[in-house]
Amino acid sequence: MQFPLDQLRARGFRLTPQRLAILRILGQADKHLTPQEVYKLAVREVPGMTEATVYRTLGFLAEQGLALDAHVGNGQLVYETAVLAHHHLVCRACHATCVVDHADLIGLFEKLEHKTGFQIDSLHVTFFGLCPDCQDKRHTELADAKRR
Amino acid sequence: MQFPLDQLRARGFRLTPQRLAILRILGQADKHLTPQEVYKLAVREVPGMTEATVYRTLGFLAEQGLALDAHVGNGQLVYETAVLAHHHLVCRACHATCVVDHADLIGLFEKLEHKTGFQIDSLHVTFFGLCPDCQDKRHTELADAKRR
DNA sequence: CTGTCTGCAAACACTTTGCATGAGT
DNA sequence: ACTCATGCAAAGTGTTTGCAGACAG
Repeated sequence: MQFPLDQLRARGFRLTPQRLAILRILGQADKHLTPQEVYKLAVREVPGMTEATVYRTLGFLAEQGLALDAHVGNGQLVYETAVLAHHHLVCRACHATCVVDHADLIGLFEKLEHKTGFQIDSLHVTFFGLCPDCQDKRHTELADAKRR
Repeated sequence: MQFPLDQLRARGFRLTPQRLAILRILGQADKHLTPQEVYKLAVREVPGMTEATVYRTLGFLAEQGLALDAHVGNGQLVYETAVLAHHHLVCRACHATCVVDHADLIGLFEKLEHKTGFQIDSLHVTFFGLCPDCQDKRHTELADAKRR
């Protein structure tokens, strides 16, 4: 298999400094980045680059399969090149987060892939719930309310 | 256990027509609704209601545990009252979606709850991947590119 | 050269905020 | 009455678009 970059060129797309910079940034990042984070890093490498270009490029790369996007708790899209997969469990009340090992999901993914034929590549799934602290808090609040 | 509405009153919150309308709308909906969808339905019941109120009310209800929010593919928040849980598998390329039964996730949820102490209430998790069609399409595209 | 890509600036959709009025308890 | 909640309007955030010029192939 040849470099993905050559695939791009072969399909008639262009390898511009902006695209290369963003691709490099995503590759060097050890975590997923928001479009704004990418922008801040990218202008340093390619002065004059604009947010619009970052958005267009991220969308383009995702479309071409050279980057993956994921949703995290706050509703923003984040991007990454295929790196270490891990997932999050975030508290609805206090937004405490907790990392979930990818290994815990592999079984599920395999089951779903088998059932649906999809090829799942969710590297960052986010689950919601109540953390232990907030479970307690909610209980005592209800007790208070009843007492009044 | 008394009606959740009484809990609200007991805590000093008010049962306004707006809140009741939104609560009823969420209860009658058979799917999760975006804030704008809620708004469109709600103005019909309470003329003069504004988007701001919808956002405030949805946030308030979620905070009080009377509504749940979830993220779906497009990055928008959607709301629902605790109803039937089901999950989605959406294709990154063509956005085809596929329903995943809640039963498939229960095992995972229990494992995570046990590990972390969180009480998970994600009623709509969204996974991403490539649907069978787009897997094929991507392969043939790559072949085309190589041929040129 | 040709057609793709970028920068610029404006528009865009969605959501949040401040403040005075209005309404539930 | 005492607050909490709403409407209004304005601003805020993150993202997308149109167009002319720039540049990779």
